Parts: sequence; structure tokens; C-alpha cells
Amino acid sequence: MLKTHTCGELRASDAGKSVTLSGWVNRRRDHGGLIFLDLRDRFGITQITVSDDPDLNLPDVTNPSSNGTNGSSTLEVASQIRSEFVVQVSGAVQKRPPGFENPELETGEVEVIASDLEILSEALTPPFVISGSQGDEVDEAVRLKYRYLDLRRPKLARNLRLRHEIVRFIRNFFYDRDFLEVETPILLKSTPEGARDFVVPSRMNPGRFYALPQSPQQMKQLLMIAGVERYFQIARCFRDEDLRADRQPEFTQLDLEMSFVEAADVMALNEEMLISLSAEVSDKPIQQVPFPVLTYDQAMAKYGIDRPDIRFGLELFEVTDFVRNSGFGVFKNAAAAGGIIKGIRYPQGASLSRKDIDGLIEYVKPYGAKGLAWIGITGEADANGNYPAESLRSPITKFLSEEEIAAIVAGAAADQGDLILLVADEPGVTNPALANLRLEIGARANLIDPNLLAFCWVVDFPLLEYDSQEDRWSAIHHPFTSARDEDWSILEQRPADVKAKAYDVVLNGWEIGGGSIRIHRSEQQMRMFQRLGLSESEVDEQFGHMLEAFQYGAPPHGGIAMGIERVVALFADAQSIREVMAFPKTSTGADLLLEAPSPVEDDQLAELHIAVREQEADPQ
RNA sequence: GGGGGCGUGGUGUAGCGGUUAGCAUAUCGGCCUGUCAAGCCGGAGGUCGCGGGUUCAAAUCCCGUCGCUCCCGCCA
Repeated sequence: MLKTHTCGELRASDAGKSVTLSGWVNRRRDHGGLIFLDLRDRFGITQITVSDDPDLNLPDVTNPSSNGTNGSSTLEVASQIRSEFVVQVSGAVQKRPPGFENPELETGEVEVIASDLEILSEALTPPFVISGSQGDEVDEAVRLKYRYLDLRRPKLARNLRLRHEIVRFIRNFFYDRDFLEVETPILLKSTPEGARDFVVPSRMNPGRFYALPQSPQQMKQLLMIAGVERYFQIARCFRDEDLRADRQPEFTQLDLEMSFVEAADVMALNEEMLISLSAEVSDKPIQQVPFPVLTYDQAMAKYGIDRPDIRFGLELFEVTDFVRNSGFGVFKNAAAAGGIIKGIRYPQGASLSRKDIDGLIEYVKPYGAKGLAWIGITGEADANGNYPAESLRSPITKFLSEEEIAAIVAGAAADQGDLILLVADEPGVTNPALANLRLEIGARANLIDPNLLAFCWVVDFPLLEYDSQEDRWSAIHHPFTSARDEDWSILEQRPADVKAKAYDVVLNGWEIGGGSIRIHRSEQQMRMFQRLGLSESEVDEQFGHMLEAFQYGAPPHGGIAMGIERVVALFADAQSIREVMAFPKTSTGADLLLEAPSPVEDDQLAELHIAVREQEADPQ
């Protein structure tokens, strides 16, 4: 070994020992006749002190191997050293003189007096500062190109470490509960349901392609039929869809499946895991245990979204029925067209400037909302508890009756000083617009406690949604999800009303996992495929193996999958999952370090029986 | 597929129609024996992402394009 100790372990009690350390030079402080090197390795930082002054060497330390570093004095070597050089140093551990300890460092009570110093590897000046947090500000493209340097930075090194701890904890948790870890193939079969597949050509089978797994869904169900009973895997998944801060083309899931269980069993086990995981890797308290359970309908009503951030209140309210016949055309017309009118209270927002309110309106537009109706309560209520016109600041109250205003104020539970914001549109616009507005208000009004872990379950999702583009019903979760027992009877007649045995787990407004109880009977699965509009031949071609497998004794089963990167990012307080991946891709799917994707040789294409089409010319 | 933001020495930024393109930090050299973002002195370093246009004059205005990023669509 080129080191006897790590750079993180020496303490005052080690004073007097002869040690050898190796690592990177985090920083050099050159005082001429006295040079300090902060030596860094994965485990910490230790100050190396280099000087010609014999007084600095402890007289009682004998180090026979130290005789001048190949002819150059240690001081001469140290003066050539620059940031990120890799060096090896031998010397005596010394307690620092009183008053010169550094409480910021775990090793700050000691220093190593270099008697022998060797440069193992020189380093170019890095494109950004490795030590400290200055590198956080650097353009991400630069950081990604030099990812191996970025990962040296304390923040990313910490995130890698945290991810390791989380995955280790998860593995041990499920090992201890009799789960079998099984690896499933990366080369699978493309199916049209769900996300776009990444596709891999087969050299040996011209014109045929594998698909990379969007998740090991079918394989884990087949493992249940195989009798594995409790399966899990830390599985890499691939989806060829547009990217976001919380989405990468390849990502990692905790994938899990259990036989002979109901939804509550899967939820309880995973809730236990998440509670103990949180205690293990985070100082933050969990807001509520057991985790609150919301139905999908409740979540949509209160928060306008199926992954609510419940760290703060500000629940939405609906006034559709009170303003259905309003003189205010926007409300009346929206309601007549089947829309809903919902709102949110902005605490103490009545005094917001017109510019701030316009900012909120702009905020809501990307979600399709045409605007925001708003009522600020600037004055006092009258004797009846109603707010007269002079107590309100609003462009719309002149179109509303006193009763309508009272209903809106009551619905909002608003008091003097509050601002009420309303959206009138179809539910698919109103809910997302207000859900995101709620988060924005929460942030602006400083209502979101960053030191809370607010887990919740969302259950009773609709099984199906109508895809107007393709004019058919499609599975919200996936086509193997079971309907609730009592809803099978209406699958054909009232598909919109069928609820699934599906559950999502949400943390601070991020969907970190989701799962379901699966269909395990061939004929039910067939009904499901037919409901999704697949012909018998399509079913046979794409899913025949599943239907066949179900005929050989399939146990009732269900499971869950959790996004490892999202979980780690939340515990790491990272804004993007890229911060918790070693080598992430850009939002256009590029790897800036390897410069992938890249063209391949014609020979390689020929071998794969592939011809690349020219980009279609602009039809101009 | 669509919309927003950003792009100026290595890095982070100021400048937003006429500047010698400024500052900080890193970097290089000199001085320096107790620093830990060491300090002091001095130096070098920029085709202002790229292409085109407007103008007497463009980092600055316009158009296009590329890259990064956020969002909508898409995606569990």
C-alpha cells in the first residue's frame, strides 16, 4: 500500500506516529520557508507541513527511511506542487501547536511533518475549483465534460456516498426479509404500451431488434409464476422520452414483487423500509407516521395533482356549483362547457403589487390557464361577516353577486389580508395550473419547510384514461394492473369509473415510487387487453407469453418500483437527479464526457443490417 | 413538436450602439516560517458560442443556427 493511513483518520492520539499518506493536493499554502499542503483522499483532508527548519521535526521521532527525497529537499518538492497533484508523503504525526488547530477539519488537531515527499502524478490546472463549493456555480456542461473532476468535489463525492448508503440499506432490508435478488435481462422485447423503447439491432437476426427494459415488469411477474415469491432488484431502466430535471434516459429502480399479497401488504413493507431508511440517512423528521393515505380523487380535489407536497396546507377549493349561473361570463361559460372553477388562498397576498399578481398569471399560463381571477380582501367584514365592495380589491367582483362573493370567500376560508386566486377551465387545465400555483405560493410565502420529510400514499387511481389522439382507452399504470374486485363488472360499460389496485408513494411532492396488484388470471388479462383495443393477434404476438404463463398456476401477486435517483436526490437536497448520478446525460440525452451518441462505421451498420436515412429535408 | 432563460479571459460575472471590453477568482513570476479561501507585489491571459444582416460604428439591435438549462406536450 502506498499509504498507512487515510487522510481522514489521524487524531491527536496518533501524535508521534510515523505515517505515510497518499492523495490529491486540495490546496497549497506557500509561506516560502514553510509550506502547507492539504492532502485529500476519499476519507478526508490532512494538513501536511513542509519546512527545512529542523525545529519543526519532532526530535524523538526516528524515521530511517527519510533522507531527503531523492536529493531534493521536501521544501523544493513542495514548492513545485500544484492543486490536484497526486503525492505521497511520509512523516511524523504532530499535535499542532496550541492555537493553530483547525476545528473545520476532522483531522484539525494534528499535522504531518513531511520528511519524505514524492509527486506520484502531476495535474493540469483543473477547469474549475475542486475544493470547497465554488464549483457549484460552474456551468453544468463544463462539469459534465470533466465529470471525473466534478466527482472529486465534496458535494458530489458526498452524493455518491449517500447513494451507496441508501442502496446498501435497501439491499440489506430486503435480504433480511427473505427477498431473492434476481437479475433480469437488459435485452428484451419491444412492446407498444408505455414509453418509447430504446432499441438494439440484432446482428444474427436481420431486421429484428431487442428493446431495453422500461422496467423489468414482465420479468418480475414471470418470476412470481416461477415461484420466487419475494423478488427484488436494483434495476437499470431505459425510456426514450424527453428529459427533465427528474428524468434521465437511463435510471435505476428498486424493483420489487411479492406473491400472495394485497396492496396493504406491499405498502406496509415499503413504508417500514422508507421509515427506517429515513432514520438511517437523514436528520430530517418524517411529518406523519403512518404515512397519510389519500385517494386519487382526494389528492386531485385538495391539491390538483396526484403527487401532492403535503408539507404545507393551502388546499384548493371548488366553487363551480356556486358560480354556475354567475353574471361573470368566464365562470358561467367554463361551467357550461363541463369545466370547473377552483381556487387557492394566498395568505396575506391582498397587498401584492399588480406586477406580482401579473407574475402569478404568467406563472399559470404554461399549464393552459388563460388567466387568473383574483379577489384581494383589503378591508374589514361587515356585521354579517360579509366583505363589502370597498373591502375588496378585484377586477371581477363587479360581475359577481354578493352571494357568489361570500361563497368564494367562505370556500377559500379567507380573511382580511388574503388574496384569492381562481381558475375556470376544464379539469385538465384547472387542476395542474392550481397545483403548480400552490407550489409557487408556498415558495413565495415561505410555507415549505425544507427540513421535513412528508411522505404520503396515493391510492385508488383510475385504471384507464381515454387517449383522444388514438381514440382508445389506455392503462394509466400499465396493462397488468388489476382493477378493484368490485369494478371488474363495469370494465366494458364504464371504463372511466374503474379504479385500479394501484398505489404511489410521494415524498415532498415527488413521486418516488408506484406499484399495483397485478392481474394473475389469463382471462382477466385478456379482457384487459381487449379493453385497451388490442386485437387477438396483437395480444398473441406481444403478450402471448404472459397469457400462456398465467395458465400454468400464477399466484396472486403485486409489487412496487421506486426511483432510486429521486429518493437519493431528496435526501441529498439536490434539485436534479443528475446530481446523484455518477455519469448523467444532458437534457438532449448526450454524454458530454464520452461524446455519445456518436455515428458508427458503415461496416458496423452493414453487419447490423441497418441503413441510416438522411434527415428529412425541410419542406420549404 | 412547442415555449422561456442563459452563452463575454480557465471559471464566475459587469458592460446592452462609440469603453484601451471592467471586476473577482484561478493561473504564472517574485517576496514571505504558522497558514487553513494564507498574505503582499508584479505579469500573462478575450476571434464577447457560431453564421448572416442593420448601422458611419455591433459584445450590445435583428434573423438564423449550435450548445446547456427549465417548463408544456411526452413519460411512472
